[in-house]
Amino acid sequence: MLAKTYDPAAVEQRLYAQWETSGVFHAEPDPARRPFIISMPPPNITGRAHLGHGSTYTPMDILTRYHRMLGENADWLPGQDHAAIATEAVLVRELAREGLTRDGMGRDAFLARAWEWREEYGDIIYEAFRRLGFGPDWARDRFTMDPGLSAAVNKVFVALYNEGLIYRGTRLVNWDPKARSTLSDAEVEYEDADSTLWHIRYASDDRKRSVVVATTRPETMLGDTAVAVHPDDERYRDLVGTELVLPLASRKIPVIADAAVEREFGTGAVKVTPAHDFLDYEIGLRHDLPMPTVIDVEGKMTGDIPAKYIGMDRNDARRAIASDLEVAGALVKREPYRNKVAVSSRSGEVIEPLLSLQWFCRMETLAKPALDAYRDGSIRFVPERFGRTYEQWLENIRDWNVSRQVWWGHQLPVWYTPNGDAVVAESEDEARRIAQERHGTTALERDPDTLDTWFSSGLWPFSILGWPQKTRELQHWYPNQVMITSREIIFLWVARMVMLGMKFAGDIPFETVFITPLVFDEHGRKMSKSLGNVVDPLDLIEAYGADATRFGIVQQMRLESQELRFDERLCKKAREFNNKLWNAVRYIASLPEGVPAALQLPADAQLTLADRWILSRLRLTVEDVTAALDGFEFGVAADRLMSFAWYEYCDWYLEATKTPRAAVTRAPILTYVLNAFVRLMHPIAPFVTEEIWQALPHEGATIATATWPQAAEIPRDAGAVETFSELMKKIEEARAFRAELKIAPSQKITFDVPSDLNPELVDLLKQLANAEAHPGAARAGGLAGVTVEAPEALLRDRYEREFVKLSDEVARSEKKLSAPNFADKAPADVVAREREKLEQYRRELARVEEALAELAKSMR
RNA sequence: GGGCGCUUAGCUCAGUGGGAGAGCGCUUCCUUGACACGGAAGAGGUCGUUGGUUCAAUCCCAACAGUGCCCACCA
Repeated sequence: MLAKTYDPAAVEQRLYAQWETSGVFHAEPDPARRPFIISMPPPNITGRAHLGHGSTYTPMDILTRYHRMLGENADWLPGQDHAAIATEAVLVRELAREGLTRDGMGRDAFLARAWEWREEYGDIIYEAFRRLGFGPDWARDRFTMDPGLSAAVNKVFVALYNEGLIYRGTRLVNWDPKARSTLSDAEVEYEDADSTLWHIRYASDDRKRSVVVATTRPETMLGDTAVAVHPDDERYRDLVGTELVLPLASRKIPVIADAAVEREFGTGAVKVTPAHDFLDYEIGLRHDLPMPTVIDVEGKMTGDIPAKYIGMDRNDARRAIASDLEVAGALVKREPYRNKVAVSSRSGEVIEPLLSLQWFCRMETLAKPALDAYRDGSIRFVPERFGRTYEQWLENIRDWNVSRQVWWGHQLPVWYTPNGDAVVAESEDEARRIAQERHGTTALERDPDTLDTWFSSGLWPFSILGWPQKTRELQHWYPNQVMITSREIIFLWVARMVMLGMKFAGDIPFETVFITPLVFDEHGRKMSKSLGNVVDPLDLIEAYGADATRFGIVQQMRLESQELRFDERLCKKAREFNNKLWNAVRYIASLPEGVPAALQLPADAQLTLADRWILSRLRLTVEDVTAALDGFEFGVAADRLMSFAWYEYCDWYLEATKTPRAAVTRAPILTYVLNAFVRLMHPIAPFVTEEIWQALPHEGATIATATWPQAAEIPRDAGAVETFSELMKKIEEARAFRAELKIAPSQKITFDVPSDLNPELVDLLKQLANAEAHPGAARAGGLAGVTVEAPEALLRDRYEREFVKLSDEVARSEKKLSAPNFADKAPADVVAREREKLEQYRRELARVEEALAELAKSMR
């Protein structure tokens, strides 16, 4: 006896365990079969599942399952990212609670602790993935700091260095004073901030001339080495080349001319602090200015500045210096100002531009092939417009700062001799050999820095396949067919995978990049902890089951939309949908003839009108869902699935089988259609479809390896579809009569039907509209002559309203047809269709008139 | 400052150059041989505004107004 309500909690864990132990998620490279490979974007080991994973990872699971059912050699390759700065930040916080510090512990102890942490908490997100029903090839799980992947990192670093593409140099970098590390440009975010624009007067020695500069960061003024104006600015032309005294520091700085200065901004004069501002840095380089550092790695004031400021936090220094300037009479005014502040995407700390000796990767030569691959169509983006984003970024690419001052990560394969000569090698032994050979020493000290976490993830699609070894996996599964990710990491990750993949694995890493929408809450706000609007997928699973959670999320995905406002009501509806499907099985089981033993369509001659209709509709659904999945239209697929199963299969077909005449074919057809349907739905809702599939006759052990339904194998009958549609309209009309005329459901109404009406149609009218047929009132063929009998006064009202409506339609149509130029300029088929419609309205109008006339006669 | 989206029923969203759709919510009716996580019938939109193209615009184009995202060195 099947339970009345489908209970996801009762089946999901059991089915997942079955899949995992039977190995359906696992594949081996097979040159004879068409591969379908997706590399999972590695979630951070600090990660917790959130709805973003729902929208990005569910499509990967759907596509992998779909292509597996298509018979392809499908595999989804999982793995995790060590997430250097993010993980280290979590650890440092945890250690702080124990009164420990990173530096106090020392590198080895800290790293040991980090590995412990990874062992203990690193897989939490995988547990959520299992609950969601995701089926990656767990046996192939990888971690960016696995020995193999780390070896790949070293190999790439050394190769790039030997080619001169990696170099060490002092540059102005994005510094995170909290994480005490550099960040790449892509890891910097800009936040709106309410700041103050301070206007400060810099005067000449004799105080005869002065310039007012505007700044949001007065604390950096101690590092000023010039005042810059635009070369064409008449106001300041005669000042260029003179010197001004830097307030509070009593140091002289030149006035210079540089085209980078905006004349319209502020006073048109800008203080130049080359060591703490990117624009100023470039001006400084052009004019060969000194670049004194006045803020240190902790964000504290430092350097050759008045002693009172040394050691002061940069934020405190801002207030102190502003007030000192005021006392000195140099502060002209302060005004509220709204600007954007650079913030670390890792720690949230305000970025401090800092001059620093770091390692960089030259990007231009790497970017060229990556651009070509996009331009010649080797790599395509879905939706297309994201390709232009990718293109523009690569066209304006800048060198990549790859070194980080955190410990958790891949330590640079760089050693220094006592003289400070750098030795870059894949191993310490190799480094010693080179050092001996080139510098006559083996006393080496390793660079303490680690690599940007995106350096290792940039190698992901080939490092997880065993590169640099020429493994079978690498040969058959590279490039991948699809990469699915969100648009915020097109630069950080996608572009780098393409550049590094083309350089080192010899080919593009994937053919198609599918960009999923960002998830917002139901009011369009970004989900964030501080807003308290974060939705935990596990809570949704708890409430609705994994299938409904997936279905609800995916149903809202539309290709061209870049935003997904999550609406929990869809998950609820999806749960009810699953229950509805479940009850379809119960219906079949409840039939006297029971569930058929095999999947077998009845002979064609036996098929009823309703059978032909539902099979034709199934065929169309197979075509639509297949096309939708091929086109990444997951929302469209979900909509089609739900409307077919609920409205066509359950509400119409299933109800139509409740006549004695249908008894011959109903069980086989119901079963056949439902079996095909759950296969169509399985990629999106794996659990409930498996449960239903197993409850019906089937071949094989699991629906996960069942074949995808083929439209061509399903019978189609256009005539039956047309007749049945007409019947549906008649039935709806009859029901509307009933509701409108307040006829009790138990009370039968009467249809006048042509005496030659197909008896099956008579049955269906009876069953679906609770109506008696009254044959003999022979009118024109088909269903057109079916009319409903009801109390006359009410009928007359109804017909009169119908008359008005139809008259309007006729008038509208006539007007359109007689509009100037319509008949001449509109396409012939459009005109013909309009004429047909008009004829139809006229016929219906005539019928209503006739009915009204008869009513009048009988009421007289 | 550039670039890219979005604006359709109370809510969340589909959709199409030729008579406005779904789900939820709401109203009324119904426990009819699976399902009340159900069935039936309804009410509810001048498709953001203004122009333009067209025989015809919710759909194409332009401007404007909201709104969101990405990029960028406006101190």
